[in-house]
Amino acid sequence: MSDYNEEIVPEMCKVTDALGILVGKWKPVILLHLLKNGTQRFNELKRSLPGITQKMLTNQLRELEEEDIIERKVYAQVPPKVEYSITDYGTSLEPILHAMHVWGANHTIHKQTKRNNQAEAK
Amino acid sequence: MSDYNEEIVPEMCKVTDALGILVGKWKPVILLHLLKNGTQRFNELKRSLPGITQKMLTNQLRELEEEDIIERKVYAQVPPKVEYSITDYGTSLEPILHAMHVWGANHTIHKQTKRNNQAEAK
DNA sequence: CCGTATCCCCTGAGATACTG
DNA sequence: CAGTATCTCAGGGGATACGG
Repeated sequence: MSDYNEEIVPEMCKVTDALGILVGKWKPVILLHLLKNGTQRFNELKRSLPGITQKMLTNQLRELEEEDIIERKVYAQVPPKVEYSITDYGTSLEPILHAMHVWGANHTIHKQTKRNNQAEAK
Repeated sequence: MSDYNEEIVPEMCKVTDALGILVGKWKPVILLHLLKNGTQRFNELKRSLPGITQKMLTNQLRELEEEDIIERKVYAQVPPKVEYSITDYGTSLEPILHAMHVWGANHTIHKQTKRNNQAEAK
């Protein structure tokens, strides 16, 4: 691995920074959904994410917007219409999300076989 | 992006799973340090991570061990000697950590220039 | 040297109700 | 439709002290 010089403390660690942006119960799921389906309205998202509350959805969207990962577009009309989409900048996260998806899927299998081995060991 | 089928809820999302393993205040920093410097003793780690408490260090190490990311080797001797190292399996995380490091470093710059632009806008 | 055991605090997140 | 406003609770993480 190249040079991770003196990032020996969380406050200096760029990995921790990147992580911070993805962390949040619904953030990965929201990002994957927007990447896959493109622009979505607020209620469209809400319906696609069973179990999320309005508060949480607003909250997670705001935090992602704050980091310029997603864009919020408000149409001045009644009834209100608000659209959310991934920014160009936000798409730079896609390779990372993809890698984590693959790794996570594999890890699920890893843990499963581990449990099986432990079970047959007795 | 390929197929992220019905992972429309956090409990099914593999990205969330992968994230869960990296999340923890000192985990990224510990992993980077072990990847860079190889096997380390407990106190060696503690000294390298200014500000971490014994409790936290033990805690984070245990959680990583639980996922087979790191290995804990206890030598039966007094005074005690315990060594920690990344497992082969654990090194599969390195590309992800590297990608996050690069992305995070760039994001720091992104936010900085953003602030500068906002400042000169007035 | 390498840890546990406590106590305490703060924030992320759920439930619920209200509004332009 | 697309949000705020409260209230509440669990658990991640700090400080500190003790133990094999």
